[in-house]
Amino acid sequence: MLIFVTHFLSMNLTEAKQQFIASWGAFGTQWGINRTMAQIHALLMVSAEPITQDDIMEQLNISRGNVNMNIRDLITWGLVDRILLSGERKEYFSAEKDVWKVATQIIKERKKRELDPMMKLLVTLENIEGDKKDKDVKQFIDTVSGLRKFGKKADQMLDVMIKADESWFLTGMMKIFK
Amino acid sequence: MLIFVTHFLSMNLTEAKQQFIASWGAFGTQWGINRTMAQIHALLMVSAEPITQDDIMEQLNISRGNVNMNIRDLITWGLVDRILLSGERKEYFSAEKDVWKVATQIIKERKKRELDPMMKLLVTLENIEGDKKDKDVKQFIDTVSGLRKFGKKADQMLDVMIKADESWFLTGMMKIFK
DNA sequence: TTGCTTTTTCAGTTTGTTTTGAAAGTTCAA
DNA sequence: TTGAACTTTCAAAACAAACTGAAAAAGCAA
Repeated sequence: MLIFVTHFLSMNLTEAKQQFIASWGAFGTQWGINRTMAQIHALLMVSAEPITQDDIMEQLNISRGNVNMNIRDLITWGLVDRILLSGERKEYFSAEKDVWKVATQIIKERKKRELDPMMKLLVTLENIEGDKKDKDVKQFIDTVSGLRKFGKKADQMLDVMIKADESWFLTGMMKIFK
Repeated sequence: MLIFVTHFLSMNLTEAKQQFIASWGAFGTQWGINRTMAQIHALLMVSAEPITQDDIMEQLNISRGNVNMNIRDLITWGLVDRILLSGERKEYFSAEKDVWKVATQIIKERKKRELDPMMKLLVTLENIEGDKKDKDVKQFIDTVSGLRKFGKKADQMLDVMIKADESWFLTGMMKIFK
């Protein structure tokens, strides 16, 4: 069990940033996201201005190679942008900070990478040969088709979320849950 | 990138079960769930009758200790039940097979273990001391409070899902997304 | 082209997680 | 109680994921 030692007296910015980055990293690992990637993302989310690889190395105490690899991943996830400042040789990085956009981007990617392939598999598994009177065959088909139907609903729901813009979501959908 | 080799000709039950268990295990690891736990869960979901530790050991080719530990975890997640058959010394195990119940159970547990503590942290981090005119302080507070607000909405939504019974969800809520 | 700066790669190492299996513990019928 | 049947524990081993750092590659100005 992970315990975060939180100060109950008000913190200063530096302490708060550290706490946030550490916790976001730990949170990420619980969801199959590597700790460092989540930490870099957290750091960029709370940085007002774009920062360099060296800044990240220094602030998180990690190697250049590590920063480079994880930044590249974050870019393919669509969560971070490379920024070229005119007159500067170095690359700067900046994260999308609108939480709604971050969430839909993550949903979109995970759906594409994981949910879609799993749905394809479930469809093929639903069509096994075998006597549907056999209780084992029946249980298998029932479980798989239950999952497939559930997945389809979830998929539809996520598509709506991805396509919806924030204001629609907040005004239209959230009222339902008040 | 993980590729599942799916047969395009129809499979028999044994092959299909193996494919399902393997894929479910791989899927689980992407979401921070250990492969064996997900595989045991998958096996129990497609088993018509309760099975023993020895059955699981044999079918998944894993050690007794491993089965025991992961079964125990599945029980604390509320996904698997111990079954005592009268006249039998051995313990049998059986999984909830209603997909909706499985999903709400997982949501309930993850919410309790992960979302709730994270929300507490965000609330404390929102109250750092510092000049709110400072752009770094402002960005930090904006990011944290954006996350907190988003988390609160998600939390409310998940609560509704957990409390709703399946028929309500399907008939009432899903119509919205048609 | 050359030399300087910055980025990328990846083999080897470190760190973290999962699994094993044997020993200890528990249960229960006789 | 005893001991056979079964379950649980946990230290050590195996495995997997993440990280480092130095070398190679790429970019760029002169």
